[in-house]
Amino acid sequence: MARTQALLIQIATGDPRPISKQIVDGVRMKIATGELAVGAQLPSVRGLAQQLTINPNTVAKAYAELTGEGWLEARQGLGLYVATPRQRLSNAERDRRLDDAVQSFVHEVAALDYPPDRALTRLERALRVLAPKKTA
Amino acid sequence: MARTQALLIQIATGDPRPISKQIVDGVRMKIATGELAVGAQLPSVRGLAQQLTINPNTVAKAYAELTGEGWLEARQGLGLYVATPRQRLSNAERDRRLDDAVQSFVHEVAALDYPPDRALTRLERALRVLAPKKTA
DNA sequence: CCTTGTGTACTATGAGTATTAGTACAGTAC
DNA sequence: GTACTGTACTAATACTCATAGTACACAAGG
Repeated sequence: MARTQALLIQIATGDPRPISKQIVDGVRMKIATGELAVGAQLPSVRGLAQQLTINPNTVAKAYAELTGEGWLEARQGLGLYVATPRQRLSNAERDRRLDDAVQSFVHEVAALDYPPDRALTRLERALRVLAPKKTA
Repeated sequence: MARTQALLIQIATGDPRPISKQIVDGVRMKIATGELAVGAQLPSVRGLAQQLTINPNTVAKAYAELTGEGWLEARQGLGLYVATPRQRLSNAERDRRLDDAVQSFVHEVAALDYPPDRALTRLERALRVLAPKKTA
């Protein structure tokens, strides 16, 4: 009966990412993997802030970003819900941003002098969590 | 006879990365791909700064990082040279940092709602530039 | 109507980082 | 000496991130 489905994100103080980005990434991953179903309600801004002992503004900022990207939908006075999927970006923009991510990853592999084939294998394994859409 | 081999890096003002990191990434990639051979001399701190119209301190910071990571070697009063390869990090640390990079990439693929198999293909292609060590 | 809980929108402040600017010093080569 | 190298400081500016506090509009339940 828990409206907001028990709990959600974990924030790591050692994580170099900003807190708001950790929330954005965390929620987005839970949606992408199906852990958060379409229509599910999210913890309230103030509730999640209290739970993580961070500032409500930080949560609001993360939620605003997710809403802007189309992952969440706000119902005024009620709360935030996982939105129905839709095309969010142009194909050109998606390709450009993926290319940035690819470059960034290659840079890191080069920096670590890591064997490229092993890096690819590990990445392939990690990407599998994004697949289960087709199992439904 | 150009001691510092014509030229090097390009800085993009639109790039979200700090300038110093752009230099670090750029030089490291040129070493990893073999474009900069072991023993090659790099542009001087002041020279590269003038060429890129940035502050010498920024170049020095980037060079210091590359030296600390073992990519470059400084000879006082002479200049900076590409160092002979050596093991720089512990395997545990390398694995940990690669895992961070993998996670970051997966997050971005999820954020873009990009087909994972296509993302993997593009990455595989981009990683090939790191291979040519074995062709020598 | 009133109270509570929701998202949202501001301003202000402190901490940290990136960059620029300027100066200075030690080593090398001619 | 002069002119290059790398390196090491301090100071000031600009920007981001997070916190703090306040306020407003909407929804639900008395």
